Amino acid sequence: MTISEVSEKYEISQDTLRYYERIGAIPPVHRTKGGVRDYTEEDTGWIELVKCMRSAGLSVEALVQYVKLTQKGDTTLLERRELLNGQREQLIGQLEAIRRAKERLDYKISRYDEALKTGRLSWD
Amino acid sequence: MTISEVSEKYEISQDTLRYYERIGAIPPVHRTKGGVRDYTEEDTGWIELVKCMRSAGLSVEALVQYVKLTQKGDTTLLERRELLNGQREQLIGQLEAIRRAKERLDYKISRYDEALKTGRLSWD
DNA sequence: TATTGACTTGGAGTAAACTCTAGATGATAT
DNA sequence: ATATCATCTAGAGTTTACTCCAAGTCAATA
Repeated sequence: MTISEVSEKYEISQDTLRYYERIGAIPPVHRTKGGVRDYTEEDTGWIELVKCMRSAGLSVEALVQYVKLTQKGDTTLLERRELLNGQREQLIGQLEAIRRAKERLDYKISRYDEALKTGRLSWD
Repeated sequence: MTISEVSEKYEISQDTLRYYERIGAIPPVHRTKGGVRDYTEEDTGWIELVKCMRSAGLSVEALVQYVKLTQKGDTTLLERRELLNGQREQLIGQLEAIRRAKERLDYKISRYDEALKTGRLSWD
């Protein structure tokens, strides 16, 4: 798969795909003899993982660390799990923060609805 | 309330508090004759709102827009509700993204647990 | 074979959200 | 009154995560 195909499929710019590889957020991508990227299924698997994690707000730095550990081999299993666990905790915190904010927005919106419906602003 | 007290109470640096005010993410804070900030309850209410929304990932730009509208008066009620609604939608999307990522982390972690327990790496 | 067009790298540029610095001014304790 | 400490402003610097650019290389096509 060429970089333009991967870019299209995952809706990630070619620049960003190269960037992720350059900094090590994904392992080195397979190349043709000519040096052109030719993404394997494993490569795109990593892309998809990064996309998923980034969309949730994991730092690219955390992904770089994770990739580094996987490259290092089977001696890093525990360390990898700890890393993932840490990120998981963060996500749980983030879920809570978002729930709280949404709760508050819901309330505020309901008050605006009220005010817009009645024409009166019974405000805080 | 002085800026150092507010900073302590809400765990937001003094620099950030001034920054929020400077760019308009909160309305102008009450001052003493000397020009020193003396936060009222209303002021800290805004601080708390910003803290809540920022922790959920709302952009400061969105908060600036909201404050601008509230300053403009009662003619902006509808616009304000639309703004809040848009941010609410974003949060809902973010919740979903995080749930997906957490799901995936949960699975990965369970596999690491397995591998660490059995000593074998039954990998993908 | 010549010419497009896609792809390459290294490095510079950008946007968002702070964070820090310097020099001035305000408040407070001796 | 003076020294010390907090706070002030304007503006520069930092970090993160891209995004863009230039100049060169590879690949398919006329």
